[in-house]
Amino acid sequence: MSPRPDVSEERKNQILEAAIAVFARLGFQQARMDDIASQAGLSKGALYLYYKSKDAIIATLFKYFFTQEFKKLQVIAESNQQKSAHEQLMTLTHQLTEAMQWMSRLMPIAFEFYAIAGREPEVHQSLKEYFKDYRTLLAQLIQHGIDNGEFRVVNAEAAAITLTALYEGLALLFFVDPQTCQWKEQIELSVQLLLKGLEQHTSSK
Amino acid sequence: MSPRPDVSEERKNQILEAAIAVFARLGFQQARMDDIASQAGLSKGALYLYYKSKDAIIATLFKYFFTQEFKKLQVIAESNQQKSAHEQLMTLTHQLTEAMQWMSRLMPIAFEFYAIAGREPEVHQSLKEYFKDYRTLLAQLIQHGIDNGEFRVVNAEAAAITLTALYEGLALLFFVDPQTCQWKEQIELSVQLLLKGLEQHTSSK
Amino acid sequence: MSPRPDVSEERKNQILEAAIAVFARLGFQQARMDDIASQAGLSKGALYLYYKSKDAIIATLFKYFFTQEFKKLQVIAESNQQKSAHEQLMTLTHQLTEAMQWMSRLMPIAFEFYAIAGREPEVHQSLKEYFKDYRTLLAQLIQHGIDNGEFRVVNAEAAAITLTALYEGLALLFFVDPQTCQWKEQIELSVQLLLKGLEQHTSSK
Amino acid sequence: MSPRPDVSEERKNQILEAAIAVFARLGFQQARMDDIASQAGLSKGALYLYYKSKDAIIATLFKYFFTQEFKKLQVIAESNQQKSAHEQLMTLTHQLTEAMQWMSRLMPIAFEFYAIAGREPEVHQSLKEYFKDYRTLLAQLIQHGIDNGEFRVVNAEAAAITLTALYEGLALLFFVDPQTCQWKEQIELSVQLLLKGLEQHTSSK
DNA sequence: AATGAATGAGTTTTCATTCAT
DNA sequence: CATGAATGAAAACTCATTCAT
Repeated sequence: MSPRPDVSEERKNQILEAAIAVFARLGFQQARMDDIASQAGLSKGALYLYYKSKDAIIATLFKYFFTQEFKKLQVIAESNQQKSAHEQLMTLTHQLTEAMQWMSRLMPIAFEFYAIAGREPEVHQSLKEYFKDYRTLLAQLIQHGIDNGEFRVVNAEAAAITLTALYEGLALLFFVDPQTCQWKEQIELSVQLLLKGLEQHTSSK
Repeated sequence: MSPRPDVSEERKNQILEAAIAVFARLGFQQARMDDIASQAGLSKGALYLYYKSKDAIIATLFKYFFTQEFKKLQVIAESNQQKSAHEQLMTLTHQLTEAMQWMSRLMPIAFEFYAIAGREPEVHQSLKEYFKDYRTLLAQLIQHGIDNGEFRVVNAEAAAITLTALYEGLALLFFVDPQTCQWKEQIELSVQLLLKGLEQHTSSK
Repeated sequence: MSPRPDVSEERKNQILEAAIAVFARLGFQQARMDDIASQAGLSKGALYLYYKSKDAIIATLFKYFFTQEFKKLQVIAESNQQKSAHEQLMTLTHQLTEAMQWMSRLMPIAFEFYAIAGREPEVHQSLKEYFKDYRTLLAQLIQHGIDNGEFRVVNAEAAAITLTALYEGLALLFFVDPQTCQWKEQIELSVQLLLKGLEQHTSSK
Repeated sequence: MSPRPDVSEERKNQILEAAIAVFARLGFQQARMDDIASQAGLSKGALYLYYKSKDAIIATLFKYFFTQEFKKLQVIAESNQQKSAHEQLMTLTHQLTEAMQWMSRLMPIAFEFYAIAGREPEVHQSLKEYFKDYRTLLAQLIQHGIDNGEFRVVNAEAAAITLTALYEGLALLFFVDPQTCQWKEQIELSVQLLLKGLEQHTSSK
């Protein structure tokens, strides 16, 4: 019942959004606290009221980043449980494709996190968990496909790893060269190629 | 047999090797010239005799990095031209797997380059070309498989993109979590899954 | 009456004054930013809040230096317009003599600027303009003397150059050896000698 | 009877000449030992065989510089002892004018020495002596003119100071702006103006 | 005597962080 | 809460000097 609603959460997000914009543009080290402050429309001092340090911003950003990412995936997966595995996976693929343009802006940040993972155990651990969740979710979908006879009997976990890798790799290639081809079609084609490898071919002539 | 052989080339490599070690450990920005110097067993001043700046070291490293990488690939590809497309691609895959442990040490560097590509047009351009060469080489192998009936008639270029993405994605996943599974088997399995999607299934029953 | 008055102008002057003191004592290159900072009673970082670089301080100092110098001259000249040319020039001379002790502290800085003028076109240009203004002002006084019959009909511009040179040369000699003679008398004598050369000698007995 | 004549003196001069060229172009601090070495066509190490340090080169240059300068003056003065004082002084003036173009290249060095004089007692002392010698020589000529009735009875020393100052000032003005006028004529005119102030005007009508 | 590779102390500049207002 | 002036530690880079050859 505070007369002033907590502005703290709002400010924290405001700063985080600013940080994303600045980090994507300049990278973690190159970005100065001044840049983030002015992007957020706040003073430099204000940043320190909400975050202990630049590293704290990066750490928070990291959590926000990969948590958000995975939640989106989860939502998509859960909202399509009645469809066939093939359909579910293709829907997932479509949705990721839709998000790709937007994500590519954030990819430099993701790459920096990957790079940091090599030297920061905490970041490393979190990334591991992120990919594990990702993998588990896909493995469930694939296992569903195996169970209902859509797919051959393969190691669902291994197939999920394959699909995760394909998604990540395609995102990288898209980031590096958005003009090289029609990515919407390319991604769909790539995933279908993989699914073809997964599927039964009893009637494949 | 000159009294003082030119040490310039030697020193440049010595410094580059040191830089690789230090950059992989600390990242580009965190690494100080002093770190590279002491890793190279030289003084800071000596570094500047051979490289104009820290950025010059990074730039040279970049060229060295991706050029070397692609050359290795090319050598492998060329030394197996008599085999079937499937065999050639699997051999390639094996070789990459072998190199993976060693490469993973360099992956933080690669990720930093990817991140930088988002803001440095030159780096961006070079990466584009690197992936293009990669893609072209794989496309040739795949086209070869299509031509001799091993593979279905698909867009070789698109399939090559898929395979490139798979390689890159698997490398990322391996880097983040080398313990998650038997990567040697996993990678082979992933690629075979993809090849299965490519192959003819006339008698697959 | 704002709670925080703008200290920017104040700081800039504070730094400039400190720089003058330090530069006069140590020279431009020998003076470290630390020296200027501690002379100004500020931290090194604070210097960079108000001046982009050491060179920027020097550049500002340069403008300040020669602009101030000329303004003083101008004020003196304008405040004596009713007197005879001889009197005006002698008044000017007196005033410069008064300022000499103070100026000699700054002469090392002036000399460095002269030295720099040989390699920095901008400094060169500004010095040219400074001397031109100086010369023009003196030429007007001299022309006035010619017009009212005090002086012989000579090229006023050339005479002004001569007087400027005499002033500058005397300042140099005073700087190098303040003890060599009674400079107050010497300067007056020198200028009178020159004026004697300018004056009519119709009744010179 | 050494088979190899002492190359030491030659080398020292070689280095000094190179130093003059480089210092004139870049200034004392900006000039690097490498610059002097390559200008001299020697290795950097060789410089240290002949001069203990950069400062030693500057110190030697200083002596060389002002000694040479004064010797020239002396030679000119001595070779004209039969002429009238006016003629002698004008001849001196002509000769200095002839040397001016060449000297202006060295003026940045002179100015740096003047600047240094403010903080280096040794340099200060030497400059004092240089100007004293200069003044004494001119005073003798002027005294000669007074004695033979060419000049009015003035303080010869003071007049010499005036003339020295005029020379120095004109050199400065010429250095800063060689285009401003016909310096050959200007200098002659300036000195004549001064001499006019010195001369008897009994019959000036 | 001569070389030039190597050194490392010293300097400018940057910027995360603090704190008086 | 908010500000932004001030700090000072840290890092890139320079260059006079040394010394093994």
